[in-house]
Amino acid sequence: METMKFKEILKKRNLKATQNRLGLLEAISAFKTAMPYSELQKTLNYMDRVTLYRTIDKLKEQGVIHKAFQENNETFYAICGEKCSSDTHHHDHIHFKCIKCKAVTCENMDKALKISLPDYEIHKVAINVSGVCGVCLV
Amino acid sequence: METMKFKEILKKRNLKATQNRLGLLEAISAFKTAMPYSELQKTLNYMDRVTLYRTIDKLKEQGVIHKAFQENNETFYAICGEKCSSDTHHHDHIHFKCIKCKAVTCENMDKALKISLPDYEIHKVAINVSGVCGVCLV
DNA sequence: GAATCAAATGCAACAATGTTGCATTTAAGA
DNA sequence: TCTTAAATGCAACATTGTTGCATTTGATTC
Repeated sequence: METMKFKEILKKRNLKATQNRLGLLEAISAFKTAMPYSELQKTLNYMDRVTLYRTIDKLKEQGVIHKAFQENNETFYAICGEKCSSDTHHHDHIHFKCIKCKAVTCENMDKALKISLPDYEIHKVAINVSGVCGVCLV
Repeated sequence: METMKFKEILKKRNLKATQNRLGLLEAISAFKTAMPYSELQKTLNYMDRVTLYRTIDKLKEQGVIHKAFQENNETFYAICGEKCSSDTHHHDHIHFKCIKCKAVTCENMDKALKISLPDYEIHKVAINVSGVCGVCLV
């Protein structure tokens, strides 16, 4: 329970600390890795479908959470500054999705890894890797 | 017009060379870069919505086209072996999307670029870069 | 070229997902 | 406790994707 921390974050962004918003933040937090929308819906089934959409939009808009990842038609959300230390979202990092446990984790991009495309002005880089994670490999 | 080429490809996969399928392949081909679903729908508005879905599914299933890229809730399709030489789709390459002209192009991954994540068994790598392409930079 | 037949198509109906307007409720400050 | 704007829930709608079924069409055989 990091309720207090979340209340502070919301206050800092001039957002009311409602049950729904705290619930959403705690759900993502408890999920450990980036949380797919469908999971959010399951976990937060006490709140209206519309409210969930609007809550996500608002928190995203205010930089409290962000779209971490997208696969097929499923969007994964994460709390800003927790999994992906930055709230500008222009960070370059690698998302790893385990095909066994489905967990999505963020790994820092190796310093050695530099993308160079001549003739292109690069703004954003998204690297999504899938495979089997350390835990599931055993 | 590469109708003949497409007819052959379809025959090789035991798929009937129907107007709809040829139309779809020619549309993607004419689009030059990976074509978003919404564009396909606009271009092929003479065919039923359902048929478009089923045509895409079928051609994808048979390895004639493939999902090249996904952004927000838009899927981009490309013809196999044209933009992305392979029909196994396990190739590692970089998708570059220009924020100005919206074109999506595939670049070969630099040999120097090797992703190494200790403790992970890597199956697939998807690298999506956005920025401004050479044409739009001028 | 006509006959045949499975595959492909179009339509209708449905399901799932996302959006908008508005009346009611609630959190935060006075 | 009171006040007020923000947040919520509900209903209605819009969009997107799916399924069943009758009809059409392309490839093959004669």
